[in-house]
Amino acid sequence: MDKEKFYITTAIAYTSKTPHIGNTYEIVLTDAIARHNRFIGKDVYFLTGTDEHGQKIQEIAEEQGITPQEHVDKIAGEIRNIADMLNISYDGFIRTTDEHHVKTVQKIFKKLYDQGDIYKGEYEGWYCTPCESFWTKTQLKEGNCCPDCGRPVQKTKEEAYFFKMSKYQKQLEQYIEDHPDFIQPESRKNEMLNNFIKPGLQDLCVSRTSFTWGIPVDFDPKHVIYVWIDALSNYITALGYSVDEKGELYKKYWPADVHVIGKDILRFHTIYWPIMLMALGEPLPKKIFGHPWMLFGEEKMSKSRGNVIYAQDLVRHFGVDAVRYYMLHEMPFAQDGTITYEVFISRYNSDLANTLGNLVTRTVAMVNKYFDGIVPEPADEGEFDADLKSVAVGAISAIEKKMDQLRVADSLDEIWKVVNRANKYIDETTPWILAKSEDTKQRLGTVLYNLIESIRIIATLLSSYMPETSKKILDEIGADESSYESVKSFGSYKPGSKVGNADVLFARIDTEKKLEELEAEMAANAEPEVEIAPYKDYIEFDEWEKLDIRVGKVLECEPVKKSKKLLRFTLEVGNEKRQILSGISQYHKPEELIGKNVVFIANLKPRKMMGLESCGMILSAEHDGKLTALTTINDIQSGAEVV
RNA sequence: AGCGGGGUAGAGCAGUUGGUAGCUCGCAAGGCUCAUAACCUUGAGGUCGCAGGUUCAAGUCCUGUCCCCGCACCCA
Repeated sequence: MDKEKFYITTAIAYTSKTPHIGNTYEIVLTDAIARHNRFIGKDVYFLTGTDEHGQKIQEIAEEQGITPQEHVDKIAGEIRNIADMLNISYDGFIRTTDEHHVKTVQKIFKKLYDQGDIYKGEYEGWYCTPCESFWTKTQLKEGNCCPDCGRPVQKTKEEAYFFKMSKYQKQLEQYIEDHPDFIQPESRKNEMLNNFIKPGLQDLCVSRTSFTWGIPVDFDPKHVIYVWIDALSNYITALGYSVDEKGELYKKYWPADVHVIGKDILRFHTIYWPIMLMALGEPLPKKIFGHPWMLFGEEKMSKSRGNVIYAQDLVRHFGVDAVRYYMLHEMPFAQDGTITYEVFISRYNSDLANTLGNLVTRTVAMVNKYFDGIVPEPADEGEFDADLKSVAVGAISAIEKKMDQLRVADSLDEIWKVVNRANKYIDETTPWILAKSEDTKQRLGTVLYNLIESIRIIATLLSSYMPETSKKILDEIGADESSYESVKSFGSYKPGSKVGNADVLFARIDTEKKLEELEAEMAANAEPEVEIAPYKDYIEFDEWEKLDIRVGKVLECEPVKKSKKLLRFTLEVGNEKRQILSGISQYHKPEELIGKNVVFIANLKPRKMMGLESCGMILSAEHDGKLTALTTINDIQSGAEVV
């Protein structure tokens, strides 16, 4: 009988810059799931890769004076190195610049166009020829005039391709209802259904003409295929899928069993992707898992704060498997998790050094001490043996249940139950007392055999999560059996094997010392040179004169209800009052602004936000996530012009 | 009344179909010495956000209410 297949993917990583530890979490999580399924006998294909197109990459490359291709080659290389460093067992690594991918995406686009799912339309906008600018309808002045120069605008000349999402809406809704496990975790399902699908899907713009670093539409080359069709298709093009020829891997592995992705791109994977597949007439993936994020303490990671944690640094300090362990064990299933050095070291010391490492060391040390390093034959079962065995043997089925639900952290707990049980067993059986008399030597041998076999089971089970440690332990105890079958029963370890020297597996870390070291390193890595936003192009004096900038006195200021960012201001401007909304509530408390002078653009076209009208724009200075509103040095009559 | 999730020991979290409230770390006491000052046992510590209700019985169901978070509209 053929092995059951299992196709699992991560999202492809965007190659704009080197990923930090949060970005790395996803691939480690996926790796554990992939390895586990391989372990239990499935035929696994694990795909990861890089997303290498887009405007942002084009811009970054330009800034650095290199070609986009050179840039993505470099970053893709880094990403792959990180994956390799972390022992990621991927079977395929796709890059969206791969030739097969590019060609296939073009064919997919063409096919969808030919069958009418993609149509050429107009980007919702109006074009002002003299100004060479696009405007959306809401930006226009009365009578469809350019807000810049006041001249009439033409309905858009910017053409674009659109995907008819609405056509598949009902079908998608039905699919999601019929497959309650399709979107994980559950809460996300409702989010998608209620926020997007049920209110009605908008047609999706799937091409751009504003940049060139992307896959061209082959029958209309000034258009570049915009991110979703390009990026999402990777899951099938990597398997050799094409429109006319599906390929062996594709036939074997599609549909995907799990797409593991960040919660932020759930929408694209649960709506656009299934619809694309429906349009192509291909089956839908079985499960989409939107994992939570890994945050650094309370703070956002930022280069200038010097608190970015990179996987490489963690690995250098703590080792690959400690990093894998932390990510796999400390992240909650559906809520964002955090990583701090304090917690990391604490988990390292208690779980890895004390509980697991020490169990191996002390057991091996006893085999050396009492049996010259040769694991003895077990004899008759004694007290406590049955319980130890049942815990050890029972672990695998518990783990399989948890892993089926993608509960990786819980699976590790199941392994640690065995570790704890084994530690307790030593206390119960007191080998050091048994060693004192020749009469109890046989019992001693049995006890040590049971411990070694328990450790063998533990190490075998660990292989999906901490492959390097798993192998080290198996070597240390001289085990040659580490199969799935062998952990279902007790006794696969062959007596007579030689154990190692009881080397320390995870050396305890001196918390204070290590923290000092890490802090010093972080301080050294903080970038001292200040990076400011690039300057814009020169403008003419008369362009400057078009701006009407004024001083206003804040009479009232309050948060806009339900809004995360907006503050509603009432300004005194001469004898008038004016309402302006400004998205700065993250940075300023309303009460600290009342009575202050602020500077605002008075002739910016009014616009409604969150149901309120905003007549102008309050000026603020912003740098690196910090922001402060502008004010005047001395008091001055409100309404005063800024010149 | 936008949609959804959550508020449980000092911290981080579990709590399935309602029936004595659990886990890990931390803390305290004891045990042990094979081991990485590790390991084992026991203990202290919780009005399960708040207020009502259903029930013989509610963390678990219902209503109201207060916070926190995610998503959406939203930084002009």
